[in-house]
Amino acid sequence: MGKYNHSEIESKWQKIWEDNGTFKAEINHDKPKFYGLVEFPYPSGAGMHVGHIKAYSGLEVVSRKRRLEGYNVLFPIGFDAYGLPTENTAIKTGVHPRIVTDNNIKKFTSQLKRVGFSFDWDRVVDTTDEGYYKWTQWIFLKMFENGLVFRDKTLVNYCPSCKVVLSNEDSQGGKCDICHTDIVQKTKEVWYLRITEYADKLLDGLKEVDYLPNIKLQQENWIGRSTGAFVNFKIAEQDETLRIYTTRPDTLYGVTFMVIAPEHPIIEKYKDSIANYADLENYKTECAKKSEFERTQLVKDKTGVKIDGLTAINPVTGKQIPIYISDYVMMGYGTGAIMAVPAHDTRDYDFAKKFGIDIIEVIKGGDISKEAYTGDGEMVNSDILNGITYKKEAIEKILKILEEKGVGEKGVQYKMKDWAFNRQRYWGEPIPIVHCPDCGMVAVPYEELPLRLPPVDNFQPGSDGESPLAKIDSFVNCKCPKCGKDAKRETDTMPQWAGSSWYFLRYCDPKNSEALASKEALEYWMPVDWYNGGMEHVTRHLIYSRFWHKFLYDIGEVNTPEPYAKRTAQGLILGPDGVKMSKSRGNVIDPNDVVDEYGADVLRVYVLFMGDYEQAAPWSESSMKGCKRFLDRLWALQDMLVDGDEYRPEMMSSMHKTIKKVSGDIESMAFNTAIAALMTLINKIYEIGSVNRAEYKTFITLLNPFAPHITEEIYELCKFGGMLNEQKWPSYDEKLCIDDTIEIVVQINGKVKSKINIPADMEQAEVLAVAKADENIVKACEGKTVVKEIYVKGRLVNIVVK
RNA sequence: GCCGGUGUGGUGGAAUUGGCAGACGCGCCGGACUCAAAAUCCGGUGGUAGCGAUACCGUGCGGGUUCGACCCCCGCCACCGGCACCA
Repeated sequence: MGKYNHSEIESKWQKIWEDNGTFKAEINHDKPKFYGLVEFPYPSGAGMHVGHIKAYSGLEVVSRKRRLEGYNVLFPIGFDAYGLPTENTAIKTGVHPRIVTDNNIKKFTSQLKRVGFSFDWDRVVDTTDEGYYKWTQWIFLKMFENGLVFRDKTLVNYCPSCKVVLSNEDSQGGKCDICHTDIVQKTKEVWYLRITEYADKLLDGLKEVDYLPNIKLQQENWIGRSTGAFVNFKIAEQDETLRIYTTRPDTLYGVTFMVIAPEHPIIEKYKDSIANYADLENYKTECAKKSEFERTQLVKDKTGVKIDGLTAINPVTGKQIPIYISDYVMMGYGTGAIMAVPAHDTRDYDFAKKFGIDIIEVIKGGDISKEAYTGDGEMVNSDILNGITYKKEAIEKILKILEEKGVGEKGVQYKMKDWAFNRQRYWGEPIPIVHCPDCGMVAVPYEELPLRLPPVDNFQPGSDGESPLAKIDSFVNCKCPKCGKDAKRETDTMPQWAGSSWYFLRYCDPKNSEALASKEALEYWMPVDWYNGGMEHVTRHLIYSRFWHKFLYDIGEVNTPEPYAKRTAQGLILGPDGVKMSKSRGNVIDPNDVVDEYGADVLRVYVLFMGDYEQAAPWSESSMKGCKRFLDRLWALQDMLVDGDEYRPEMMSSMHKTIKKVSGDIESMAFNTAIAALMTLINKIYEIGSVNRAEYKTFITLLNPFAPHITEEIYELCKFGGMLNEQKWPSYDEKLCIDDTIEIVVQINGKVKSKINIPADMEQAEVLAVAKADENIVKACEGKTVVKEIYVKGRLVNIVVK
């Protein structure tokens, strides 16, 4: 036996796989298909991270197992290459983002190939490739056509000195972070995708898919559906109603005031009848200066101003109540106005206390002189609702009354907001819209796609906060596709999340120039059977891509309502110091170094063995050496090999048990225990001192998905015939997993006192007899009476004595 | 504040979901091989007491249910993640 030389063996097999096209996926209706998807990387300049290796190794093992099980497997990879880090590198180094991206992709590709992942390299997609982003733009236009794209004016922070739009973080304290000039509020038009229209579909679709429970929960919370009621309050002084949203219409009799957002349009509308309009304006300006952070930190100290000139009328009591403006009510949720029930809402309570407003109890159970009571209880002070104790009943009853009176109805609200979709940056997909002075927003005709990102020398953002594209006259100036007059192109680009919202569809047919993918390919491969990725994408990419997919389903472009049948997530790899790996901390492990020193197989086995796949675990080089030792021991088995094409009796149950354990554990992503089972098996072989050919072949087949290079090499050296990746996944027989004799634990009062060996098929009465005859048990029972005897088949006997 | 997760030896983590707590790996201790070291192989390894068979203690803390609890129930604590004045 030669020495195990990992670098030689690994490059040898990687070349063979590449030359043979081993992992190329082709449509084949004779085989069941399996589409395994991992999140394609953002090709950063830093290169790959061991975290990438762990993220891909999970489904890599599943995919290789599926092939051995006879599936036709699609396991693709690509690059999500548009984005800010690349653009910033370009600005800093003066190298064009196209070149930066190409270099980074090259680097990532070589790193991925060195690990021996079984990706189909013929299907690589690059979101910045014009053959790809043509279809990203195409989908955008389809959405535009279907009314899911709109523009809206919103208030943004703007520095008049720097002439730049600032984020809240850049404008703390109401001053520009750079020049300390006072920030002004400026209205700017922004592109939106109407994702809220799909809120219910995104929510309902979760019932059909197999996602980890916490992933579903996070998405549900993010969408944040709440049911309640809209209620219209008449304004006493005007022919006007103020509409509010509430989840607690049952507390309507406890309403003592109303609050509207500082930006609520009713103020502007009646400014001539509002005596303290100037005060309200001042308050609004103050609020606009506050950062998000301040707005959420000052929760307890409520602020606000009473509107002098507008009074509301409670629709059920007819009582007149004051209206306040306060920043604890947001314009972006509900109607931007609330009915305040201080007795039963903590925020309203704080506000009422501060402003000396009446607090009326309508639900018994708390002490409203001390705090708001938000629990359930008997209704009081509520006219016809009095005496009701079930919230649901009270809500139904009041809703009926509101509907009869025509002053309110059932309603639904979502926390999720529409998707602000444009960025003032260069390195992204150009938004294919033309602004025509006569026709307004006009779509670029489909046949003109892709709308190419023009090559530029200067991709620095403009000083006025405009996209660098705005400076390129040849790009900006165009003819209106509708009327032919002079028009201007939109110069903003799409956000990073656009390209990744449909890449899994492109993998099905990556080179198609007629469609985003052919119907045939989509019908064969979709949906993705198993998608694995990071938790950080659950409420971003995972929601966005489900939204795009559901839209494409609605317009008949794809055949499944959900893109992913199953979704799992891997845990982080922490640095050796137990903290998240980061460049600044200097605890990053480079996979290249590990491959050089230990080999790809060791790296692959280790990232899956280091702990629970879904949990974060710290890197440990010495622990990785254990995996190296394991593979060395496997290699050394070649010297212990004996003939035999059936498992030997002494190995029989171990073999079958291990096949069962490894097969099941891979399916539940319990890779660590699957590897542990193989380690246990090798320990057993060392104990016996030999392994026969049948046993060895099964062993390397089970390990093949984890350590494909060394197992292929052993397979070849042992002349088993053909290649390992073409063999069948081993099967097991449940009956043979059981040993002839089994060890039973004998307990007295739940404490282990002895162990007995019995034939596996022994009857209960006999087992109990044997157990009671055991000398330790006889001794322990002396002078006591047996109260109860319990036998758990194949496990234990418990004798209860007094 | 709300939602979710985690808590087990010196250490990373197991435990077929109510049935031998600590699989497997690391580390450590001892032995073999070696002039020696490394590598490898064999054995040991939760704590306390005991030469020992063995006994007692032990899964963040305090209760409970059960013949039996890391697992289920009630009440706490700590750490991690997400959302956060969402009406």
